[in-house]
Amino acid sequence: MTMSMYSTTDKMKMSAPSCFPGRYSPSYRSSEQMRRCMPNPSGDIFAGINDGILSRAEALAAVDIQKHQAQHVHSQMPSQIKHDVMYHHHSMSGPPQRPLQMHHSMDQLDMLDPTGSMTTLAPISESPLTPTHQHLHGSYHSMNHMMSHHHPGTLSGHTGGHHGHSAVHHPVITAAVAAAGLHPDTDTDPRELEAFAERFKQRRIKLGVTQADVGKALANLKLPGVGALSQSTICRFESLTLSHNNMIALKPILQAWLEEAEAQAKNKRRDPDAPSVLPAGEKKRKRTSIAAPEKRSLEAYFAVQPRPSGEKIAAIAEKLDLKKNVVRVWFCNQRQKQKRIVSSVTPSMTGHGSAGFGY
DNA sequence: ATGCATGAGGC
DNA sequence: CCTCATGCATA
Repeated sequence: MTMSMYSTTDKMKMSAPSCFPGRYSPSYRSSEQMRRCMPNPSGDIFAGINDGILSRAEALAAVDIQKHQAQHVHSQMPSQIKHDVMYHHHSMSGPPQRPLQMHHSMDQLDMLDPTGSMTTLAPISESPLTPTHQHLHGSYHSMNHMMSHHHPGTLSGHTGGHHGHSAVHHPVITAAVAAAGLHPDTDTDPRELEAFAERFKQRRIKLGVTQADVGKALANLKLPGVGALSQSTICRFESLTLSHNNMIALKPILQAWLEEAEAQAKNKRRDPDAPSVLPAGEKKRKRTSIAAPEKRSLEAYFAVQPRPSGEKIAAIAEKLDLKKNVVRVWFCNQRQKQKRIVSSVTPSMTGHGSAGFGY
């Protein structure tokens, strides 16, 4: 319990093991700064009461912050203190832009191709390795809301400026958008994404291909800027545990693969598989494990202030006896989690059906 | 399936 | 130091 031995955390990662410096599409992010720059009328009330709240939060965490906690201690519960941007469970919406705009110079050298053959979209189960991983970084930009103040440097006018808040597919808005000449683009429709993810998984399974296989096969598609993806990503795509933008960016790629794979399957073309060359010998990364009690505390802190300052993070880290970096990353991941397409709003719709997404 | 981590890109 | 897309390691 409570052992967080980590190893690579320090910084001994010098030669990016899993990414190619070359191909990277610009990430058009839009403005996270808006959140931070939010003119909090209350300034930084946390600065003052933070300690008290945090302590209390932690105290509560020790007891049971999972539920009825708000009334327990009669204190100022986070429930209503969320002056800060607080997460827009559904306030953000589909930025009506296109997902992939990564046109690089395909410096394709060869990108492996273990099987030696061409598009290996056929079921090639196994082959636990990491041949060539690269990223494709589609286009992402957080679509915030409000503030006419958009970022300067990041170009890509997709941010649309205002409008963006949920509802690209809202009946009325959809009509308005259409009239405006813009199209809701079926690809950005949450329902469509959900439906596709479901279809994708089903057909993938029918083809007898694993998530890992799909990821690796993507590299064989040789689409510009598209390389292999991990099992994790494929899994997350299928389960919708990705951000809306990420889903949109990945959809066309996976769709392309699916079509190719089915086409090949149709031809019954089964070619003598090939030996999977295991590069082998890579260094292992050790994963820190945050114990339950510490995790509970972190959650309590997070409920009060999802974006603690560096100093606060340091304080929390010390209090919980965790590395500062571990705590920082935990918060980052936690924030990212809330933005996942599925895990927000209602857990009942995470499955499929009709949808009512809420992001 | 998911927790913790890395790194590019950006202020 | 953040956000985001992604991945390794692991439960």
